[in-house]
Amino acid sequence: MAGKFQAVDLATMHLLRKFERHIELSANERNVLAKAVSDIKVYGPHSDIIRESERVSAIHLIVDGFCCRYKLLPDGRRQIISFVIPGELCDPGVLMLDRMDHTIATFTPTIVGILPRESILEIVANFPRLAKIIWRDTAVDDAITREWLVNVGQRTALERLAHLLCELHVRTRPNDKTGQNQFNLPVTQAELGDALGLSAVHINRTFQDLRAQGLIENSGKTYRIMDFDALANIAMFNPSYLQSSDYGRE
Amino acid sequence: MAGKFQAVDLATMHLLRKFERHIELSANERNVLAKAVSDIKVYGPHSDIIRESERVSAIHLIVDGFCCRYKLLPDGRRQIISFVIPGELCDPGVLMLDRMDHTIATFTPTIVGILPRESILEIVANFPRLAKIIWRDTAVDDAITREWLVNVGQRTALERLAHLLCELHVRTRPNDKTGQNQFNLPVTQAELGDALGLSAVHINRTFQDLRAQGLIENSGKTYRIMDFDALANIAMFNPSYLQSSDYGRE
DNA sequence: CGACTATTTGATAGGACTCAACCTCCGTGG
DNA sequence: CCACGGAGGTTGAGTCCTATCAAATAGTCG
Repeated sequence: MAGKFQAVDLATMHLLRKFERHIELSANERNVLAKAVSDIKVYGPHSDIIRESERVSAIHLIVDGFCCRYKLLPDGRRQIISFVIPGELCDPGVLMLDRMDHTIATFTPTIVGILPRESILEIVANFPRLAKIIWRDTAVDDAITREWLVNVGQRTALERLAHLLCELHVRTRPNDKTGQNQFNLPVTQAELGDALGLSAVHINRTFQDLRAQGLIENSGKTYRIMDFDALANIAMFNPSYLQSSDYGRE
Repeated sequence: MAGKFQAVDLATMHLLRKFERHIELSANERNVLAKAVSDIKVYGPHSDIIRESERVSAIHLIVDGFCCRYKLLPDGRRQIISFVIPGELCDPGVLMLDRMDHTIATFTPTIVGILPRESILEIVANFPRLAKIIWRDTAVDDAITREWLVNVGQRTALERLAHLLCELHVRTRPNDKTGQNQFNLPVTQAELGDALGLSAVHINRTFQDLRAQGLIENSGKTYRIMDFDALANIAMFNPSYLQSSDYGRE
């Protein structure tokens, strides 16, 4: 199972990197973090990682793949709460709750690192500096949720889609090796509709609008931002909620 | 300033009670919490307590009054993120952020307890049990935000308003001395529109619909739920996200 | 290539918005 | 104590944005 060990290491690397963006880790801290990833799991496309109402026994770190969090209504309507990209913890916010209030699911085949809840709680209890960073992580997550609420509650379809693209651009840019302002969004238009509170058909027409204005281009699921400033202007996009080191000080 | 000292005590009492809902406090813990409320402030109606982009220098505990958190778009559109009722911390989630990503404001004249950020951070660093409860508090807050996102993104106007009323009913019920399933919502219809992503006019018509169905009654800002089950049914209201001891185990 | 899924297009319908007026309630001040 | 003014609630009419339905086209994978 050499492959598995490698993936655990990869998860650990992501994890350490996440913390090292904020502080210099002590040997002790590195040690305890390195032991936090108990396992990895591999999921197929469009599968649930953990479901609403399930007990929270572990936190998940996305090593590779594209995921989301969503809630369902009894009649099948679905609201996607956030997209989760590699290197991110997908559910730090439920660490302190006993049961999931939403579901985490994959879009693409996904590798996740499993961080048992007890391990994390132990770290939180004994390593205040690490606790603070995890907590901060959840705070950023929640700021994003708030911005999504504004998005869905106040913005028009065009503004909403523009805003989402701006957000994804900023969040994925650190990984963008091409320097072409492009990123992968392996999600159908219907799924984007679930994220933005719009129908699939309307997502389609809104994309056409954005393309016609020369703001974006896409081939398949790869989207390229042609004019970020104009897009951000339409979206009234203010990146400060992302607390991204690209924009804010730090 | 006897009045002020009393209010500080009142704030402290709310604070202690909040923690005692979860654990038995040690003398030491009680002590440190009792010192956390450094001051109280009184705000008039419709005034901002702390604004978006301001430094987070303190956390606010609502002692008396009715408040909300909101975000503005540059063109004036507003999305209310949550309502805050007495006994609640209004911004635990930003504790770990340097700057506010939203504004906290009053509807009614309001008394708030000021908890300096450094005091809280010190408590968080040195009293893991207390840290956990604060953290859990933020987690519940965020679960509510997620449900609001579902509300605005997926539900119709009627469902949205019904859902909000269900939520407020459950959250205020512990304070409802009348046993009449009623609560105060000192907010205009336009403001409800800002919370639900609807126009004031449409809120008005939706209220008429709910009243015509015999689901609610109101005189002024006092709303009374006449048929909670039917209301919850329309709203597809599942209270588990509130983690309320009235519903969940605990 | 064939079956399925996703995107696109067209036509129609409907929920919610806007605008504008009117009514009601209340606090203020003459 | 009543007149006034302003804010909030209510109503009506017309419009627009977005949803729905249905069908055609394009893409993808075995």
